[in-house]
Amino acid sequence: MVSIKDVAKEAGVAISTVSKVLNNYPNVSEATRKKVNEVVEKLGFVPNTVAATLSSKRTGRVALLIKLNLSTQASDEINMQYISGAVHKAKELQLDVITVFTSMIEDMTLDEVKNYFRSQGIRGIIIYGLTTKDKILHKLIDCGEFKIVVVDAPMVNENTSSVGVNHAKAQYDIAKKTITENKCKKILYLAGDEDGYVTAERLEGIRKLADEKKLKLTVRNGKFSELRARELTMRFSKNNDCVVCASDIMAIGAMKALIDMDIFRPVCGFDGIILMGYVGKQMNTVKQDFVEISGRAVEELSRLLSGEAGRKVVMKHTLVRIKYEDIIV
Amino acid sequence: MVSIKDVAKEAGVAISTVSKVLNNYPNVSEATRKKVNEVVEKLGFVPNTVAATLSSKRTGRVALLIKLNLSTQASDEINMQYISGAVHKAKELQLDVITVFTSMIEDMTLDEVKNYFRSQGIRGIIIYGLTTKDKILHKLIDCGEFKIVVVDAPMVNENTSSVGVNHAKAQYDIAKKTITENKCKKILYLAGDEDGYVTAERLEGIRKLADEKKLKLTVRNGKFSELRARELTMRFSKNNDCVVCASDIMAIGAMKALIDMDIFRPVCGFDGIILMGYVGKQMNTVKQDFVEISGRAVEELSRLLSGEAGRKVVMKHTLVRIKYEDIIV
DNA sequence: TTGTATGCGTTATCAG
DNA sequence: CTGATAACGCATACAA
Repeated sequence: MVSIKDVAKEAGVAISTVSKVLNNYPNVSEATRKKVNEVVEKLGFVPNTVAATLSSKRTGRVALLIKLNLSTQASDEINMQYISGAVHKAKELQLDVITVFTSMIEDMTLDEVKNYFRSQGIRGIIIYGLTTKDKILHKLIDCGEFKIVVVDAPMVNENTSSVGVNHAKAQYDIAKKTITENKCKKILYLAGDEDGYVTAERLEGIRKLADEKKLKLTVRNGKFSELRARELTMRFSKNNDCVVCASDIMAIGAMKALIDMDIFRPVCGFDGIILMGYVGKQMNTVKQDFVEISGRAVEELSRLLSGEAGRKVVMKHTLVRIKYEDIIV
Repeated sequence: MVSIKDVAKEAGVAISTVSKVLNNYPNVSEATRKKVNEVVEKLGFVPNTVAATLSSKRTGRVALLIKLNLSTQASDEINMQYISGAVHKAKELQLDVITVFTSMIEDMTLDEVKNYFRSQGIRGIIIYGLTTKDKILHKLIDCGEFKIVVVDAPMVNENTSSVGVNHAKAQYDIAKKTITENKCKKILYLAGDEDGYVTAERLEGIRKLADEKKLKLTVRNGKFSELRARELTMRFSKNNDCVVCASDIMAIGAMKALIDMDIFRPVCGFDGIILMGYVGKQMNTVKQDFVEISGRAVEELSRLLSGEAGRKVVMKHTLVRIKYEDIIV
């Protein structure tokens, strides 16, 4: 294995000098910098992240904390994009990432969780899909020992950033598009689980729209469940002329229910997953670029790791219409 | 951070003794072993895997090498289960895992790939979905520097194990079930991409069945593509009374084509993904437990890492029938 | 059976 | 601007 020592010897400089070049330290002459880089290239040297992590306080590892919903694979699609986006960006930024599932820490105490992350050399964590019920995770955020980025939750402080789209606006936009296209007046809104932070935000969006357009709004808690969306649609869609859902998975449940009931109502969802194309009817939905969101979360974590303060990062969303022809490959 | 040093001090023994207890070395008296374990418990000590990896030659890290098909999310579901199964088992076995996508190494030379893995402290790799076209990966397997487990490919040598179901038998079983239930005589078989190792194995299974039952067998290369399966079904299903597909995603394409053509043919797939439930018609398929397969791959890698020789591990499959009611939650 | 000492490949702190 | 050298936390050969 070619190490920093080999590079130093070959370039005729000290190990520490090589390290400085590698880490873009300021106090290095252009000449030596150039020479070292040449040798690095020539020897095909790649810094050992394990050693770097052990030695440095900055160069920590990063954990992706992912929630697994075994039964629904809508989340698989999203999680896969989260992981992919993060891993690729991490490679670009020379960060070392490990994937952790909430199920692995769910019956640990705060101290155990901390010890676990410490033992893995973790200094930064990206939390996807935090809910108000995740007590331990909230404590983890508050304890201040780790730099944390929460995706789709509003936490922001010195060590914590939040990344996500503007859910209120996105919900407003997609619903407005849908009701305008179909001239709807009475909306059945299937909200997400009340523990989720995005639920309230999206609700705010639909409420604003209903207010502005003087629409009749019926809100029901669909809990992000396809089955529940199906049941609620069967019960309440007759008296409404449109079903707005806080997630694609609920939109699918609603649409399949409508098909079974043999009545038509425009349905719109939220997320932009490919599964939408398999339902047989086109639907409007909000498309989030999960790969980009996750990549941005890694960048943000990198910022935090280098000492900067937490902040809120808003990502953009787009409105799309998904049908089978679009997704088949 | 509580380190091995703290444990040693508290227990009144040397660091090396603690290390020996931790790694289950034989030459430690029961008394000190007990005392050390008590202190470990009391202090909530968790060994630092980063330091262990750096120090030891045995305790390497493990990489999951995953192929990403951006456009089809059937693979998302499978990959997610692969990752989840591996990560959970790795935690159990105290192995350190990182996730790597083939896209991250696709334009690297063999040396670059090796350096990359070396720099990450990787000593073992699990390769999912290897094809005959992956030249660099084959060289990586042959070079002998890393312990490797291939999932669904027949490579076996001193440093390499293979893990997967018996694809020939599974294909045979599911097709037999389907033709028996429907009294079919003429099979349209949509095979997978010819680069995939499983393609030939599954083909062998269906050929054997056709021979045994004196069936007319039409084989077409569906390339694991939903769109291609759709086209082939449109063209060839009229003259056959059954469509057997080498993957669920092709089965979905075939079934949707049949629905659009408004004719009925029994269709069976291979994999057991949830997406099957969204097509509107029930289908037979082979269910693979990807979580378990991946977990087993990690166990196998752990064996290799501890010096044992490679071998072939055959996992079991089941035959299932998937419909919407089963998958909605 | 236990302890001591050295090294793994970096980063970081000081002198020079 | 550059170079010794001490950490980082653990494993292990060797000495006791």
